[in-house]
Amino acid sequence: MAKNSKIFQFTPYPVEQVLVSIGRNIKIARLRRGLRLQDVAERVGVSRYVMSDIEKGKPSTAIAAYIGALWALRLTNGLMAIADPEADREGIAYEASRAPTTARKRKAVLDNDF
Amino acid sequence: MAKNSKIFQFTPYPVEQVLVSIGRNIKIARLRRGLRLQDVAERVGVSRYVMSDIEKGKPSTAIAAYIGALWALRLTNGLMAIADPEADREGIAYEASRAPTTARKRKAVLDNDF
DNA sequence: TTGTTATGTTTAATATAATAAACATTAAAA
DNA sequence: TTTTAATGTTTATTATATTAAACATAACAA
Repeated sequence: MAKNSKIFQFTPYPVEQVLVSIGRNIKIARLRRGLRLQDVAERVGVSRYVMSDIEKGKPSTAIAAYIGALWALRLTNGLMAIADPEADREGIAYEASRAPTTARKRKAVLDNDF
Repeated sequence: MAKNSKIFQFTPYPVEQVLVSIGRNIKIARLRRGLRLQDVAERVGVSRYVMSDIEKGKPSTAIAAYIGALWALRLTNGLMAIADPEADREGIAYEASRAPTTARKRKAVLDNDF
């Protein structure tokens, strides 16, 4: 993090839910394997404090620490499928014309109802 | 990030692969929807620079920014299943005795062959 | 092509993520 | 219960993530 980023001050609830879920699951996986925070931390390459943050779902922690924890616990199954373009029905639908490498401002294809 | 964390200086290749994959997919999804970096950035609550970092798979960027981007693009499907304890075959197997809330040092259930 | 806009790059400022040490608390094991 | 180790907490330090402005470059649209 750094500076006043809206995402940290007002983390969208769905985002928070995902983070807490991942953290909780990582903790379960660690304990099942009989590993200490320190043990996983060393394998990931962070301090035990960061591992603790991860298990709490801290939003401002670097993504590499999260993915590293999953990797250290051999829980990377499915990660390569995140946001898979082939499964992005909505994106494919909107692709109507073409997919340029730069986005020209159009009539906004997404709604603002979050 | 902050300070010299091993994970940032020597990001494990599998971790890097996952990050690059997620970033690439997010970019594809954004362009398909005809959105600018700025557009998604505003919805997520970060600057356009962070959105650019995400699409490059930058390891030290906060996880909330990544998940926020997926959320802004409606690509959160499957995120709640990450590290799902019920699908953790290895963890279930090692659970032999019980799952304590603190880990006592045992004979290390995981190998060190990374 | 030409005009326009998205994205890249550089520089500077600043809030804070990550580390470490020391001690407190908590929970597992004997 | 008692002992011992894992985890929590506090404080301080420091590297850097993020922001912002200004300008450069690149790519789309007409």
